[in-house]
Amino acid sequence: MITVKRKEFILHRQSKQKQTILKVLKKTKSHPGARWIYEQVRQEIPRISLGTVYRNLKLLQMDGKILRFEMDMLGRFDSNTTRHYHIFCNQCGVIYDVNLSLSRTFEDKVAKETDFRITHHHLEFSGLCQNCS
Amino acid sequence: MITVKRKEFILHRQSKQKQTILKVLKKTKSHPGARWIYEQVRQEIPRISLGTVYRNLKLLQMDGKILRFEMDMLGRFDSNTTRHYHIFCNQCGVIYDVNLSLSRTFEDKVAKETDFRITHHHLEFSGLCQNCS
DNA sequence: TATTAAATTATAAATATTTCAAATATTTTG
DNA sequence: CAAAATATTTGAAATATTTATAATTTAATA
Repeated sequence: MITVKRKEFILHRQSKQKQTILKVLKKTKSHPGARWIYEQVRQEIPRISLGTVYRNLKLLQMDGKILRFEMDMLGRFDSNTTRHYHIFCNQCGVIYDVNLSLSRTFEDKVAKETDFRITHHHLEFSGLCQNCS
Repeated sequence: MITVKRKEFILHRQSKQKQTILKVLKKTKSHPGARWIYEQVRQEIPRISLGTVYRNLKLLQMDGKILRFEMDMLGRFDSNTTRHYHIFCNQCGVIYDVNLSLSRTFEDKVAKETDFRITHHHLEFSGLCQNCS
């Protein structure tokens, strides 16, 4: 009898790099991109590479520790993983959180229309902020 | 007296490249990325450059002739500019349209909460399609 | 604690997308 | 229709992001 050992799941390990990236992201509300995060982390870990930042951001996202979204043609990250959305000012580029969430009814309607088992959704608004309008 | 002629707006011209890009996009419902569009257009205009495809996709988007969104880490385009959303299957990667739209009331609530003059919003769902679940 | 398997790292190469500059094409105007 | 103004093209360089690989580090366990 042959027994095959299977990897059931991938273990995500801790690393100084990953921890620092998450720490940096938790200190800001500016929804920064990878480059900005890289510059910050580099002050603590000067030899870190940009690729490591990208990879860890993806891992953190897979673990549900951060959110990723794209706005103004730039991938952005958010350590706030509570249910919320984003709004972008087309003039000055500021991004704010929107603390409202889609009704369960709406997601159910979409599930029914599409025959999907829905696990996530993202919602983004854009327009002009008060200062710019 | 000095008279200064100002450019009031930027005129977006017609070009064979732009027209062909739009034509190609109108023939598909697959929400393709720039590369795929480039390959298709190249069959008609072999010397077109990828940069031209990207620039024209942006111009078409600015003119409201197409929509752009990102899914599965790839910028995607859609010639269907009627109000609709998208849903993505995490297993097989298929993307479908969602023909429902957010209530006006919800957008008003967001406008009130954020003090924005809202002009656009994007909504994306993800999960498992019927085949994959 | 030492061994070992597997995940993470840095570096570099590959892919995706934007930007720049000189040549070309389109539109407007005289 | 010719000249002037300006948008678009191609090609190349710059930036953003992902992927591949060999060396290193972490976590499990003997």
